[in-house]
Amino acid sequence: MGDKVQELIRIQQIIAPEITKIIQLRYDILRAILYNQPIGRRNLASQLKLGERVIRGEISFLQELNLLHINQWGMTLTEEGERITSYLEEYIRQFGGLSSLEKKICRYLNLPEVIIIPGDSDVNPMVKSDLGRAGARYLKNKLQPKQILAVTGGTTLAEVAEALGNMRFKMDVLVVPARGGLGEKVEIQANTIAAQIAEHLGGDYKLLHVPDNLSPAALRTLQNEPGIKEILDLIAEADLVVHGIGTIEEMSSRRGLGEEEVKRIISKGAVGEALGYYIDSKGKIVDVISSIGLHLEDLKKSKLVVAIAGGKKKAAAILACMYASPQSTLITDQGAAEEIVRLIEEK
Amino acid sequence: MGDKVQELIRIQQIIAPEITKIIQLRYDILRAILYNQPIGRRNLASQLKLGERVIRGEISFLQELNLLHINQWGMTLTEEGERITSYLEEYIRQFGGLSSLEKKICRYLNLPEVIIIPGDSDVNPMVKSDLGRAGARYLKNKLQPKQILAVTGGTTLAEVAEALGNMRFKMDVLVVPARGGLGEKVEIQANTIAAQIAEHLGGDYKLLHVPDNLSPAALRTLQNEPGIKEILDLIAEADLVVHGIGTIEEMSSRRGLGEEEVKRIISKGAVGEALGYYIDSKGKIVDVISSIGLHLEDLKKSKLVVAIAGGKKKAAAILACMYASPQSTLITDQGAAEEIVRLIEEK
DNA sequence: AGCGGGTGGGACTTTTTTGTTCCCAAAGGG
DNA sequence: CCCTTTGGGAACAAAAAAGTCCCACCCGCT
Repeated sequence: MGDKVQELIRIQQIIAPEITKIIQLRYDILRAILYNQPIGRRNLASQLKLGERVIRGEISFLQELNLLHINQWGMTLTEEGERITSYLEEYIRQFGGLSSLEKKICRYLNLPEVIIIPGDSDVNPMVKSDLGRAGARYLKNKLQPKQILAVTGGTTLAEVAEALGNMRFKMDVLVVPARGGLGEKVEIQANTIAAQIAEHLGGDYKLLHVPDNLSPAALRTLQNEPGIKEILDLIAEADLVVHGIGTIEEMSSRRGLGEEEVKRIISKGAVGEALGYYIDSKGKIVDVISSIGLHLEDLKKSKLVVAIAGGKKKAAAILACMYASPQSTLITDQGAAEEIVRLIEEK
Repeated sequence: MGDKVQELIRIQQIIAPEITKIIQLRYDILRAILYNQPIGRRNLASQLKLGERVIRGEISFLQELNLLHINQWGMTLTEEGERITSYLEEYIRQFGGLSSLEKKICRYLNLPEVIIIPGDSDVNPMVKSDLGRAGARYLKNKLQPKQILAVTGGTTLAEVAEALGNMRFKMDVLVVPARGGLGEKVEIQANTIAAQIAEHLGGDYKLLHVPDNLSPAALRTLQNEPGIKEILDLIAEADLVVHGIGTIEEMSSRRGLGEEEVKRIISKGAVGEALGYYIDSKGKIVDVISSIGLHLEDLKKSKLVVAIAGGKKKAAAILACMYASPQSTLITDQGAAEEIVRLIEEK
């Protein structure tokens, strides 16, 4: 399908997101009938895990459209119904189909939940805002009062913070940075984003001001400072962790890493970074940024870990991080998702 | 926009007609804000003739999308909002925009209601089915128990009858043919269609079996036959009249008109036919088929007259008939509608 | 300075929609 | 002849949407 169609669907999804669900639902019903015809209402409902009444409503609608035929043995697709179904199959792939992509990635990587938004952040910067919006929506659904939310820095997380600002959504949570400041620009530092999110949510926040790349000895000293330790404990207890994912190229330019340092990390096989860990394409941790904050052991305690990142270029990094952290929810975009699937299936 | 987009929208409208309304609504709101910003919630509601709460719901949705901005003076579109609005303007023209076409034709022809469905029956025969479905839906909304429904023949009306069959819609009405049999093929004769509709609705029907092209004297005799007269009285009392519209070319081929007869009618300036009346491009009746049934005077008594016809080729005929009968509801398709507007504006 | 008209936001009730869960008669299969 | 399935229908519960207020605020006008 053409570019215009892509654009059309993008706009449509922005302006009326509910249509995705409607069309996906009707397509699922049509397909289920196609594969099981003739099939009865109750049977269909239990197969699709939908209420009997929902089915009934949709059925009578589809029947009016002359897409299916009912007799005493059950429901059958009409010729027109079959035509529409096969057309929808292609159509669904464009947007509703993202949900089949989602399932695919869930299966491949054994993740609990994957959310894909259409487009590619690398190509269209607006998609990055959409990604932020998706993240914000996710938080809106999952956050409970009095919970602790840990966030990292990065441009994507900054989008999440901004999107939360546009929502009329308040929740009394405590927001903390997942790790100490990582020497980035202020507006995309974890501290800044944590404070911003807390303000938008009407919640509280605690910051962690720690210089980057300290000596191990200095870090140990800092970790035992009462003021710092208190915050580190809060971070370790976080109920939700939302983090971005970085490629190695990004790291070298954004952070104060020397060229030889980058080369060293690359030579170890690192392709991605998340929460201060460098990870190779197999999902093995090959290096750690010398900073303090959330640890890998803490992650396992946390109820929910959410990774947000998009763009085809980040696919390898995302894949690596998801291998390393299979309990995470992943929010990404179509560009990255398709590339991830390609990478997996290529092997 | 391309062909693919057209097709996409067509399918979408079939499978999920509600999206039209949703998108149209949101577009209307965005546009109203654009032209009146800054504007308040209540003001907006009264202008768009919508409930205050509806507006509030949509507003908070659009706000989350970052399409508009709220402050103490009212609501303003953001840059992104303006971009989306201008995109939607083009998009709406493709399907929701039909409703602006509808309004335009209402205004030009002073009709109470116009319904336009996308596509062109001449190009895509499926559109004719859609037209029938639209007619059926209209009847479903308007019919009341015990009413009398008069219908004519024709392929379009046949589609209406079929579409009614696919709906699970029952209504105890009496269906009658608007005029005596007009010598067409059985399956598109008024009598056949009346019976079919009545059966689908679970109602009653009366038929009118009268040969075509009788001498005036014979007609007068027939009209006073008790059995015939009874039915004619029912027809005259009809609450709803649904009729098709024919072009002269159709008439000559479909009906048993001789070639010189057709020439005679054309020489009088006739461009369309409805309910047995030949009408010229100004809307003047130039000839009448010698048959019995509904009369022009009866039309004025009837509460609702619905004309159903589509296809670019029929535009001139539709226009003529609408000039002649400005109290009618018109159900047509995009192809005809656009041509009608062109014809009007050309003059 | 006070007033009237506008703003958004919040809270409440009513209405409508949606979902759950039955029962029913009919028909095919064993 | 029973058992299972079918669609159709209806009663009822839950949830979402809509209608309607009121409130605090801010402006410009008198």
